[in-house]
Amino acid sequence: MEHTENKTNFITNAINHDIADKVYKNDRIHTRFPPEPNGYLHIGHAKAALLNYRIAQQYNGKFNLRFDDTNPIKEDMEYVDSIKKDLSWLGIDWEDRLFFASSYFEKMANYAVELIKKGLAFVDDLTADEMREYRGNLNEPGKESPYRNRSIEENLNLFEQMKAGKLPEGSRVLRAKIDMASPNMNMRDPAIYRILHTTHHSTKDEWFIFPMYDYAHPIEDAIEGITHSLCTLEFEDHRPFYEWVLSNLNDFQNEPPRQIEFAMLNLTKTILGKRFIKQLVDEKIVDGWDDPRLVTISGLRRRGYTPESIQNFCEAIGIAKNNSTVDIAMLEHFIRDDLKFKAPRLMTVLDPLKVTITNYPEGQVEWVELPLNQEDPEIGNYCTPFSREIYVERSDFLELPPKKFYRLFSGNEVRLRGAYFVVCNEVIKDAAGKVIELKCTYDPATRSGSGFAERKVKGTIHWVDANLSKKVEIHLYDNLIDDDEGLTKDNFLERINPNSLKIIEGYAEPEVMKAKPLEKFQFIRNGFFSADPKYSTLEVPVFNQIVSLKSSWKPEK
RNA sequence: AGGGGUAUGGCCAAGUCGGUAAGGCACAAGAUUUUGAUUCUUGCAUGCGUAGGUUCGAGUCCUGCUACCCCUGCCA
Repeated sequence: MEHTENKTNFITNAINHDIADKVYKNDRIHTRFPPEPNGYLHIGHAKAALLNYRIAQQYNGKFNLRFDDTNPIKEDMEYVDSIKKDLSWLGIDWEDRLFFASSYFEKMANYAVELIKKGLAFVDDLTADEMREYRGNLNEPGKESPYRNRSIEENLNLFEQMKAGKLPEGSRVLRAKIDMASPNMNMRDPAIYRILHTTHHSTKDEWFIFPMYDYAHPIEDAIEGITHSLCTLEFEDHRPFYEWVLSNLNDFQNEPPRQIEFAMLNLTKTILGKRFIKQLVDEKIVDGWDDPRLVTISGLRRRGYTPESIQNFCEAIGIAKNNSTVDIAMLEHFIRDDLKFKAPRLMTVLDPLKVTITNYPEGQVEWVELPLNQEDPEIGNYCTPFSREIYVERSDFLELPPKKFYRLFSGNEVRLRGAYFVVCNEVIKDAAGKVIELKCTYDPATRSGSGFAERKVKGTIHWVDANLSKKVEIHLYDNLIDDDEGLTKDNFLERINPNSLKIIEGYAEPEVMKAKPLEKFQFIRNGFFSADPKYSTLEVPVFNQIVSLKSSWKPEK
């Protein structure tokens, strides 16, 4: 994957220091992306996954994909599959290093036994509620559990029973024995194993106990030889426990992984919280995880975003510890930037107004030739039909034009892209006064490509032939939400933009009808569009608007 | 008896040993243009949360404030 010079950030700085200090043998660098298979990936995950992958590449190291599947209640195989698909699509290659935390369950249980034997873990009978009371709060120390000083033998025996499924779900928990008075809540004897009589999507009914994230994660990293374990800021407080686990296990005294935290991505005008996205999907407010309005990877893909645009975006926003919210305009910039050369440029009229060219012979059709993309002549030309009746965009005509309006109005001449100059002579209205048709005349001498230079015209507009164009369905999108200030579980549904999807019918020139699913186009002056793989039919293709074109046209003054 | 973090232009974000504020997005103006797009050119922090201090010199070092984020799941 070709890409730019590597940007520096505080993580690469830290790695450079580790290398200078010879922390890891042969300067080996090994990263991982550890998603929990409990939902679809979104662009925030892309930032994290790409960060880990890029660092491995940059340092000639290795990258693992590891599913952190330690909680069978929330997880599902469907998510494993979608995550793999999305990461591959993003250009991330884990080679043969696909792992599952669940395949380390036996080892993790043995390490728990090691901790028990060292007097560093104990089985607790306290209920969840009692544990919460005993934990104390931010200002007061907690109390030690009455079960904290059980004998090692008793702990071993009880843990064995937990493991064997002989104890009821939730009845006991294995806890690390650290310090109930620690100012860091994560060090107040955190639970490391809970009893769950739930079928796991991959180990099935083999296990009745499941390790907690804080205990499992450092072990997973260490087993795989990870050097730098990158995660988000909220785990900063968990780092002391991460280090506690590794420092107390004999197997991990050499080159233990180092946890480094960075800020997660926030984006303006959209929903990025996993649980919010899931709620939209579950309540069918959106059309599944791949609804084009969502910033899930699958949603962006269906919308028409390219992997390159997402890679470039993630590269551009950088990595830091600062809580920040990136303007969605940044994402839009990178898809425009990527598609401007890649996407053929065709004509589609989204809000048609009929135009009759009164001096053009009735029944005549001529095919005019146009470049598929004038910025890349390599991809060639195509032809489109032109005749006496065409459609233009309703917004390209104004009865009372403001100053500097270069489009159609009575008496004004414009260029029809790829065809002729036309001048508007007459405006036809219906009984209600709505403009329903324009009568224009064309000048045969002005045909595109003829070299005509007698006079110039300020505006060029797009059009389609009225008889030979085809109906297409167009899905226009607007932001899912205005801003997420004060967004909560309860109010967030009513904050969703009711007009985030608008379905209209447009007319497309014949060339557009060749579109294959997910093929991307620029519809001249209307934006970038992608053929929807779900709803397109042979009769009526459906196009998703990826992003509009920028416009500096301001009607006033 | 709280603890852990973060503050550089409208939004992101570089700023190694202290040497006189990169880049991108957005925005504005102009040029080119058969897309009011693209492209090009120009502009956009005497200033780095704030108040002091050290120094010939401070975004970088020291001290004190302030604001915001995270932590009291048998979630991750």
